[in-house]
Parts: sequence; structure tokens; C-alpha cells
Amino acid sequence: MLKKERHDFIMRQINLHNRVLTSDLVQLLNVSEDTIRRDLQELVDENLLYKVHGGALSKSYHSSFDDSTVYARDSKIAIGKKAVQLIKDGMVVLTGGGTTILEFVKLLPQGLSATFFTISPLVAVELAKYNNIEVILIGGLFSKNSQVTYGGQVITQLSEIKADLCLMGTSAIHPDEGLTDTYWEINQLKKAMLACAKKTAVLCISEKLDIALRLRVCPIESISYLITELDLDHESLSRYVEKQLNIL
Amino acid sequence: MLKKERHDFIMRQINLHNRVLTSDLVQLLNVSEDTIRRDLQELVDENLLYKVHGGALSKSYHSSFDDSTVYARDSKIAIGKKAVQLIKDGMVVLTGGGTTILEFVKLLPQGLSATFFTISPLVAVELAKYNNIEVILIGGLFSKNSQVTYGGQVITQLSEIKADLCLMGTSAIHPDEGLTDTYWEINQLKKAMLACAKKTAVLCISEKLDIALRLRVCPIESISYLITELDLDHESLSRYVEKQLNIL
DNA sequence: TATATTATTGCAAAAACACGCAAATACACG
DNA sequence: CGTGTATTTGCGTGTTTTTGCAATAATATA
Repeated sequence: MLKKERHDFIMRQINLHNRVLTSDLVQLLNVSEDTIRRDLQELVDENLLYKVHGGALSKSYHSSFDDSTVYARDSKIAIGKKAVQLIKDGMVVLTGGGTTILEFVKLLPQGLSATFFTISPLVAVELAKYNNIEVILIGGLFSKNSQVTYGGQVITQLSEIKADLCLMGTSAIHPDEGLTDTYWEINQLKKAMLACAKKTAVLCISEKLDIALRLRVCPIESISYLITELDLDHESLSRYVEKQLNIL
Repeated sequence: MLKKERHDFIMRQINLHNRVLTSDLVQLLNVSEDTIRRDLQELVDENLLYKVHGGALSKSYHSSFDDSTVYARDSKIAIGKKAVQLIKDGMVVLTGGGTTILEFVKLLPQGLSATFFTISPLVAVELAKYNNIEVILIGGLFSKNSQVTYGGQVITQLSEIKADLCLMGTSAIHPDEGLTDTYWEINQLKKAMLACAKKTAVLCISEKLDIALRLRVCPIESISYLITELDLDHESLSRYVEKQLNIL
């Protein structure tokens, strides 16, 4: 088996299970521990996974608890500031959940008059602090992990909305694979959100760039704006610039 | 399970419940006490939590004074404790919003398995901390004052629900006038909530007794339980006892 | 205060790791 | 084709990390 094949295999395992054990890979791929270790190290160097004692973890897995702490808050604020520029008086905006979106909401100008649909209770509460923003919370099953509403009812309601702009956080974005996700329900949800907005902005801290997970939400071309904390000319973004994406 | 995964698991528990017990973690993660203790120590070193005798506490728990600023919190906790007695496994419960309900939710037993419908985002977030509770957030326009969803869409959705018990806070209750309210929309909302539950419990701190406002929600007879922080034989309750109300 | 629970410390075994080295293989170029 | 170079892989060695155990100390709860 070629090295590249092993690497691909490892990445597939990672995206499938969010983690791999060195010992498992030794058995599955039938090579020595050292080889696996070297493979993992090389993948780390390519910024594709996260190495820990005993194996490796998906970079996006990282987010599961980071979301609830104030992880990378500065970056998120930087992203929020950029996102605010997209919002104009009178707009109808649809937002997802997550801490990045929450930071964005906190940065909105006080006088803004707009209509916000959201699937995140916390975002709704934060939006309610603005007098001239009308807030509509889209109801349904409430996800304990991602703290947003989801399920059939949400998707039905989304289909009745026509928004000017959809703002969503992301678990993974990749220049070729586009937006991807791990959970089926969240995947469906994001698709529905995309479908009901004229334009979509993806808020994404840089460490989630260049990651592809199991389920495809949409190709990169379906996204109108990509907002990261990086400068436009940062090399990590070059592959996205090529794709004609509007990058803030 | 990898060490990093354990750490993430612990942090998730901490962020969810604001605290963890060492002994619980030992069982959940199936490792020795020493390992858990070392894990906690490492997380302390990373400045992610506080360690105390018996377990650990969330850092943000200490810095957020939200709890202590709740008006008449002791009374509300007393009410919450009584209300918890009404909840049994397998129930379908509908709740309104407000700080009293929120305190009640925090007092639910960990293992409870039930379905909760709610119009309050904050209640939904709090309920999501219980693994075996299914949470359905009823969506619609979001009220900046009362922090609950309201309006036609909410009422439509409520009409499709059949709950065993409805728990609501109240702005005013009076032995002759029953439940009353000031705002038309909230009034409509409460009527709809009452209509879809077999029984209704009203959570009410004593200072809201014997008050009648402009708009009538329902006569006192439509209420199944009245829960206050007072003892059953307190004189303020005598007029309600006469009305055959179940008083806790 | 007495008792049970929880912490701390040091230790040892097992597992995982890093490093250098050498054999095998693939590649480049005259 | 032959020779020199680079890459890949596995092995041996010593080191580090992780984990559980036991003995002792500290702390809660009655």
C-alpha cells in the first residue's frame, strides 16, 4: 500500500469517527507503529489532524467543547466585526447558532433596524437587546449538542422564509469539497438554511479551513461570502480566492 | 478512550452542569479515581476549571452573578422544589418562561426522562442539560420584554400539542378574578397554553397573590395546582383553599 | 468528635514515543 | 545499464507518558 493511500485511509477514518488510535491503524494497515507515527506526524504538518498520545483527533472534533468556552474569542470578534459590514437597514437575515454568530450579534450597531430569523435561542436572546430588530425564533426539536433547533418542523418553517442573507458558522470548509458536516440532521438543516436565503455568508475561524467531513452541505460555489479572522492576502486563503469567493 | 477525549468530556459536563463530581466521572469514564484527579488537575493547570473537594466547578459559574441577581430567588427555589414533585417519568410537560420556571428547571432530578415543550429559549437551554429530557422549543415572534415566543404561529403550534401538565409563571392571581394579565398577546398565549394541557400548575410568589389585572386569562377553577413559597396553612392562602384549589 | 469520603504522594508496570541506524526500494542521470 | 542519491520502512534502544495501587494525610458530615 502506498503512503498516500495510507494517508487517505487515515483521513477517512478521522472524518468518520473523529479519532483514530495508533494501535488500530497498525492492525488495519499492517505496518509498523513507527510508520503510522510518521504518517500522523506528516498529516499534522499538513494541518489535517491533531495528534495526541495514543492516536490522533479530527481538527473539527476540537470544537465540541470549545464552543461552550470562549475559545479563540479574539478571532471570533474579528470575524464578527467583518460580518457586521454585510448588514444593512431593512434586511431580513437568517442566522444559525454557535459562539461566532453570538459574538457577531453583540457587535451589531444599536440603531439597526432589521428582521432576524434564527434557530438559536441564545442568539434570539441576544438579538432581543436591540430595540429595532424584530426577532423570530424558529422552533422545533432542540439539539443538546449544537444548541439550535432542528428537525422536520424547522425545515418546514425555513421553507416559508425568504431572507436576504444567511449567516452560518461552520464545522468544516474545504476548497474542493465545500461545506461539510458530520451529523445528518445538521446537514439537512444547513441545506434548508442555504435554500431560503439569497446570499450566504460563512463565518469560519481559520483552523476550520481545509477540512472535509463526511456529509456534504453544499459546494463552495453556493457560498457568497467567506469570513475569517485572516487578512485577505493570507496564504491559507489563496485556494479560496481562486474559487472566486468573496472573502472578507 | 484517549486522554484528550476524557478532558473534552469533562469540560462538556462542566459547561453543561457547572460542576462535576469526581465519583461520577469515575463511573462514566470507567477509569480510576487517580486518573480523574490527574485529569482535573491538568485542566486546572490549563485554567479551564476550579477544583474543589469532591469534584470541580466551572470557571464561568463563579464569574456570572446571574443567579444572585434573580429577584426573590429563595422563594422561587422553594416554589421550584414543590413543583418538581409534580413531574413524573414519561410526562409531557409544557412550560412558559420567567425566572421562577427557570429555577424549577434547575431543580429537576438528573435522571428524569420526559418531554418538555417550552416557549422560553432560556428554559430550553437549561432543559438541554438533562440527557433524558427531549426539548421542543416552540418558535415564533420573540418578545423582548418577557423573553418568550408569542404570536399566531406559537398559538397554532400549541393547538397541536397535548400535554399532561402545563407549568406557568404568573403576573397576577386573584381568588375571584382568577388569572389575569396586562398584555393582549400574552393573554392569548396563556389561554392557548391552558387549552392544550390536561392539568395546569401556576407558580406564583406570594406577592402576586390577590392581584387582578385588566385582561382575564381564566377563572380560578381552570387551574389544577397553585404553588407558592408559603406553607399550606398560611392565612394568605385561605381564600384559595376555599376554592378547592390544590395548593402545594 | 468519630467516621466515611476524598486528596496527596511516591512508586512501579505497561504503553506509547523519539531517535538513530540500516536494509530495501524507488528514482535520476549519464 | 550502472551508479549514486533520495525515500521509505522496520528494528533496537532509551525516554517519556499514562495509569493504577497502596499508604498516608486532609476534609466533610453526622
